Amino acid sequence: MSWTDERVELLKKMWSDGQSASQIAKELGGVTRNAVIGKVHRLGLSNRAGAAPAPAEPVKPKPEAAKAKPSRPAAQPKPAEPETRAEPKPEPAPAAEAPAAATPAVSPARKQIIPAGQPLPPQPSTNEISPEALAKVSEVEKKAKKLTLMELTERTCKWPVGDPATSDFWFCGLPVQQGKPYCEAHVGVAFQPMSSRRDRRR
DNA sequence: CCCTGATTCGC
DNA sequence: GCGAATCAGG
Repeated sequence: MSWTDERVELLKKMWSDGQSASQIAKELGGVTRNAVIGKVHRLGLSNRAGAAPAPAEPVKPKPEAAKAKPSRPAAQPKPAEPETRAEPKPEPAPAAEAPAAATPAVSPARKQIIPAGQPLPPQPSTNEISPEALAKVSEVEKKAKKLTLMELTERTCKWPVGDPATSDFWFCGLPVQQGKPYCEAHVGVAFQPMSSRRDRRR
């Protein structure tokens, strides 16, 4: 497969959409994520945030020099690189203005069956789910892949959204967080400390 | 282990 | 220009 205009465009679109290189590669087909990453770099659209203010490269010295297997000839010293990479990027506003019609809040119910090894780290004693976490959820749900039950895999977020009784029901489907059944955002609201809504008095 | 992007360098 | 191999990290 070669990088046709169409493929490059899809790449650009997906990349700026925040899709991972591997996802893009899968979508395109015929290429690996390495190919995608390589292309991304060649196209010069590495940083998606647009804001790449001179990282002031730490530059790791790494003094090792003799150890049986040099293997790597070491990188080029790179003479003089005036990092004057001023790139006037338009930066398309996030445009996160979606009404997000009150999420039906289908409680994940399942408390997850913990393998019995994780003692649950010290919880920050939060009564409610942090507003931040909730905000992140509603935000992420707009990017959800909206998978059907059968499309779920070991690595797709299984957080349900909507009412199962209606056609407006789907599963998040975003990449799960290692081990967990949900993506990062949903893990945030799925695993509550333990107090939560106790004194609901209503 | 799963995954991410970054980099190098022979092709 | 391309991308596998590798590196570095979560």
